[in-house]
Amino acid sequence: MEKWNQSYGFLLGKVLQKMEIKFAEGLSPFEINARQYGVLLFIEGNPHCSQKDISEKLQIDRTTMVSHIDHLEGLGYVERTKNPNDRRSYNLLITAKGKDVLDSRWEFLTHTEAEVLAPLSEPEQQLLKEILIKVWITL
Amino acid sequence: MEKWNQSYGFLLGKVLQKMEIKFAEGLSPFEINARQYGVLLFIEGNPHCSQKDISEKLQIDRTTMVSHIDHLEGLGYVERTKNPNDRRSYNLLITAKGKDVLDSRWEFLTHTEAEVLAPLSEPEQQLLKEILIKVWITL
DNA sequence: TATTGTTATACTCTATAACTATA
DNA sequence: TATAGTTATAGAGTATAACAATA
Repeated sequence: MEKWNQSYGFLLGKVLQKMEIKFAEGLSPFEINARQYGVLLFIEGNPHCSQKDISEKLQIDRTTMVSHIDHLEGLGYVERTKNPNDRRSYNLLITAKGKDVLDSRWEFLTHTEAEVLAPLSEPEQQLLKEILIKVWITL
Repeated sequence: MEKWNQSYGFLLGKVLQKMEIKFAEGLSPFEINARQYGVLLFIEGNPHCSQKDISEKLQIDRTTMVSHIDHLEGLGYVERTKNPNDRRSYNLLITAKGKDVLDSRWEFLTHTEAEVLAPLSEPEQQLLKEILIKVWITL
């Protein structure tokens, strides 16, 4: 093992790169990328949220959020309605069609992650997730 | 804990994002990014390598490698000399100046990684590295 | 005045295809 | 005919600044 492949940054990047290539393959029939899938997942879990909410929680720039939501709305996966209590913002809701995409791809995505993490034992995979969550929470 | 922040892909991405922002800050005075630092590190550990060698091992496209090496050569961090045994390829070598940059930033980078991984105990950090290496090796 | 969302724009990073020079 | 490197170009993805509507 050499110095150049010992850094956490390098290792995280390569594992992620591998996952994202596979993610992209499975998501392309639905015309969304991994980030947009994440946004859809967030909206499902947080109905009536605003673009700002997603932007903050997922740490995605708000101008980038506009194009993500434009895209998801254009595909009929998400619905924008004005928030009556604050007409500057939207109430975002996932549509039935969007929910279908979410559900049909969930198994694929977890399977893809499992595939990339296959060199690890079950306890190791669980440990990795716990460790990553611990870091993410305090980010 | 909700569904949207439970995926390995999401978690890996966020941890990496945090690291890369800090990396970029520390490397910008030397006019290189994290990937170029990685290339420099590889050349130090593999003197007389070719652009193809780096391209394969670091899984970076060969056309992208051209601009990385152009950049590093322009800054005087790397030297291109023709390989006498195969004049299609180069012998790449790190310069004294390049070595200085590598050494002066090494502490910073490991410190940055430690900072992001601070929520983890020492054994957990070590475990994370072992787990990531295990996945990377079989990639 | 501050905030949500939008637009126009530019920048970074990377990939594709066609080229050259060597093998 | 294949390979290492190069160039021109185009495509993602993202960020900055200025703006409209609303608070």
